[in-house]
Amino acid sequence: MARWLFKSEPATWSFQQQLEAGEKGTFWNGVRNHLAKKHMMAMKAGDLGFFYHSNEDKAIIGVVEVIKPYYPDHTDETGKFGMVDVRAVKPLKEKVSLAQIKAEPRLANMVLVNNSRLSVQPVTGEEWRIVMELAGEADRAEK
DNA sequence: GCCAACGTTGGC
DNA sequence: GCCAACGTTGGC
Repeated sequence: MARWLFKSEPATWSFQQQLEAGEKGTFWNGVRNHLAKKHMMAMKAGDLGFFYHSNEDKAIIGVVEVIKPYYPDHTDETGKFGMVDVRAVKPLKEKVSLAQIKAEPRLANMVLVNNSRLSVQPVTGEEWRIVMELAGEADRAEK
């Protein structure tokens, strides 16, 4: 199963709102970047992702699950981009800040560190485990 | 609020 | 098809 990271400005769409959207989840639209699109096209229902708050928080705050694979984004008038549906799984016990991630040598290769502007990013299994560890979710880290 | 990094656009 | 100019994002 693949792992991802979804990035959002909490002022636009926060994890709190994602939680309130409940089991049915919501579509993750507004992506207008081809690399991010490529990642979304690779997603499958059941894939898990981190929910990252940019700007105010600068921290990974929760876990989401992809519940519907890539389909066209009707809000994109060019017709080039699409979106996936995600639902909140749970908030992390402790959120993991960007500063923590940067301070962790084993996470030096995370896309978040190297290409922070990319809004949808792949996360390796190892990175997932380490972030879960930092979040105090070590028991959940096992695959 | 500033600025670096990156993507996109448009002139040639 | 190249590349400079411009706009946007996001960390600080």
